[in-house]
Amino acid sequence: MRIKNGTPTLHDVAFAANVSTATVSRCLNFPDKVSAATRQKVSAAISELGYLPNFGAKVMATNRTNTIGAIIPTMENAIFARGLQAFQEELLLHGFTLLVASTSYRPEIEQEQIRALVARGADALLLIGHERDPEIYRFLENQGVAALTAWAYNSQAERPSVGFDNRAAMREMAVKVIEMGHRKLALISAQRATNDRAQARHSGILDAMAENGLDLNDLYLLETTYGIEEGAQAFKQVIAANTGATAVFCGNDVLAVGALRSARELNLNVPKDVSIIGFDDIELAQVAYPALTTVHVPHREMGVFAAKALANLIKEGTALKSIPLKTKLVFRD
Amino acid sequence: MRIKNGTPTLHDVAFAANVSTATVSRCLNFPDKVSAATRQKVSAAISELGYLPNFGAKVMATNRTNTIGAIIPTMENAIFARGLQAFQEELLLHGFTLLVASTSYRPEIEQEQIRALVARGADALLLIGHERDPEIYRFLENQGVAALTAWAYNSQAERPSVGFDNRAAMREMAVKVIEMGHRKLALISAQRATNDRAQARHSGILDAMAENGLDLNDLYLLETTYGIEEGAQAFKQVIAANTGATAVFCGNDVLAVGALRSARELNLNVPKDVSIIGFDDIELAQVAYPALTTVHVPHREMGVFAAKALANLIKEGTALKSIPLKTKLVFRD
DNA sequence: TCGTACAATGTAAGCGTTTACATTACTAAA
DNA sequence: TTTAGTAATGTAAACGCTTACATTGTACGA
Repeated sequence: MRIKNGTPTLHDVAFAANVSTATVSRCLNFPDKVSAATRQKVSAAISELGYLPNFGAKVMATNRTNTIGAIIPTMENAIFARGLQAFQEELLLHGFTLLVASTSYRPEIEQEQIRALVARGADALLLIGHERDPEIYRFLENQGVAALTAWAYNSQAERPSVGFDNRAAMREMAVKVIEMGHRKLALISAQRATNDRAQARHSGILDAMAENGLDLNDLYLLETTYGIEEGAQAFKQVIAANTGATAVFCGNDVLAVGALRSARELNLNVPKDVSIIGFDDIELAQVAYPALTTVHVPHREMGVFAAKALANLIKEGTALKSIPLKTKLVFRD
Repeated sequence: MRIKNGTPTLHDVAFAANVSTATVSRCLNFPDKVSAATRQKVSAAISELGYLPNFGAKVMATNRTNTIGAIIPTMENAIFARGLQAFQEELLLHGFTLLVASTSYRPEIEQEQIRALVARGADALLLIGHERDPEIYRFLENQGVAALTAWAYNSQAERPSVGFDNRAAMREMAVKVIEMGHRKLALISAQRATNDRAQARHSGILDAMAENGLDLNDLYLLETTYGIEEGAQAFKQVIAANTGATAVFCGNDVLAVGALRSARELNLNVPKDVSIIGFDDIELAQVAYPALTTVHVPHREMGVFAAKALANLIKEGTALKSIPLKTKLVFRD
C-alpha cells in the first residue's frame, strides 16, 4: 500500500527489512554491531530497492564528506600530474575522493580555490609550497580544515609538509656543476615572488657558488612563467645577454626542454657549448634529446605519503608531521 | 547573552542581523529578492561572524553538490591531463568543482569509480570513451546522474559525446602514410578489448589499407599497455618480428616516444629506415627527437566543451548533445 | 527460578539549509 | 483616504541521515 516515487531512503529500506532506521544505518556503518540475521535481511532489502545512501544527508549528519581537496598550480604539465595521480590512488585505498583545483601559479586564485574547496566540504587540503597569506591559514584553522603542504620541505617551516628541500637539492646539483668547471652560470627561474620553491632553488645555487668562492654576480638570473615556449624564449635571452654562462639552470624540466630546443635552433651543442640543467625529472626529461640532466623528485612518494598522512589525520586523528624525502641527481647527456 | 561555540550558522547570522533565516538565505542565493538595506545588514553580520554556509545542509536541502566528476584512465601522462585542466578551468567559471578519479584503463575499476563518485554526490559525470557495461548506464539513469563521454565521437553512438572520430582520424593519417609509399605497416596498440578508442584507431588503419588495395595482413598488430617503456619493448618486438614494416603506428604518443627511443637504441634512423607515427600530439611529441608525426587532438576544446555542456545541463536543463571536433595531422621529422 | 550483564534493536532528536506559503509593509491609483 | 497590488519578510516544514539513550532479548551463573 506504500507509494514509492523518488529514490529509496533509509526509511524504505528499514520498512522493507522490517527493522528500524537505526539498525539499517548500523548495518551500513558498523556491520559487526548487528546480528548476522538482520544484516542479511537488510542487505537483501538494500539490493532489492537499489538503495544508495543520500550523500547530503550523510554529510550533514556526520559533518564529513570523505573528500580531500588538492590545489595545484596546474595538472597540464607533468610536474604535478604524477604526484597527484599517486595521491588519488592512495586516497582511494582509504576511502576518500579527490577534489581538484588549479591555480595557474596565481596566489589570488589559490586563495579563492582554497575557500571554494572548503565550502565544498573538503575534509582536508593538499597544497603546494609553504608561502601564502597568513590570513588564509587562519581561515583554514577557523574552519577546522587541515592543510598539508607538498613539493616543499624545510626544517624551519612551522607547518607540516611532505616533500624535499628545494634549496638543498639545487645546491647539491650546483656544486656538481661547479665542480665540472663551470664558472659563469645562468638560471631561468619561475617568478620567485610568488613561488617559494623557485626562491629556494635560486638560493640553492647561490649557496653552492658561495661555498666555492664564486662571485654571486656570475649568476645571470631570468624570471619567466612556466612553459616550453617560455623556456625557449628565455634561453635565447640568456644567450643574447652574452654573459658567457656555460651552464644554464632551469627552474624545472619544462623550461629546460624549451631551452634545449632553442639551443638546437641556435646551433649550440649541448652539452659541449652549453650545459642545460632541469629540475623534477618528468618524462620529458628522459625523452628530450639530448636527455636532460636534472634533479629527480620523488613525485609518487610525495603523493602517497601525503594521502596517507591526511587519511590518518581524518580517520584516526593522527597529527600531521613533516616528512622529508630525498631527491637524486640524474646526470644524462 | 548568547553563547556561541561552534561555527556560526544561518541562525546566528539571522539573529545578528535581526532578520529571519529565510531572508539570510535569500540574501545569499537571490540577492535581488531582498532590499538593499537588509542585504547590507546581512552582509555585515556574515562577515563579522565569518559565516560560511554548511555544505552538507545545503546539499541536503537542494539535492545538488555543484560538483562534477571526471573519471579518466590516468592523469599521469599528458594525454588526459591537458583536457582535464581545461575542463576544470571551465567548470570553475560556471561555479562547479571537479572531482577526479582514475581507472588505470581497468573497466572494473571504472565501474567502482562511477559508483563512488555518484555516491559522493557528483551532479554529473565525464567519462572517457563509449564502451561500458550497459548495467552501469542503467545505474546512472536510475540515479539521475547525467554522463557525458569525451575523447570519442561516433555518429552512431546513442549517447552524447564530445570528441573526435578516432577511426576517421587514424584513417586519414594512414592514407597519407600509404601515399608516401609505405606498404608494410605495424601498429602498437592499447588493449582493444577494453578500449574503444584503440579499437577505432585500428579500424581506421584497416580502412585506409582496404581503400588502397593493401592486403590487410600487411598490418602487423601488437597490443600492449600504455607507457614509454611498453612502447619501447613493443617496438623491439615489431622489429624482431621482421615483417618488413616501414611505418609503425602507435596508439598514442607515449608509446611512440618509447618506440622512438628503441629505434635509437637499435641504430635505426627515423624516418629513413622506419617511420614512427603517434597519436594525440601531447608535449612529448614535439619535444621528442626526432619530433613526432602525430594526430593532433583538440584536448583543450574537448575539456571546455564538455564542461560547458554539463554546466548548462545542470543549471538550465539543456539536454546534452554530441559535439564532433576535428583532429589535425601534424607532420614532423 | 531469578538476576545480572551484555548484545541487539528501537525511538527520536538533532544536523543547517531551502522554500512554499503566510503575513506584513509599501506604493500608487481612485 | 481607501484599496488593490506588489515587494519584502517571516514561519515552519521538509530534506535523509546518525547517534545518544532507552528498551527489549538472551545467556549464564547462582
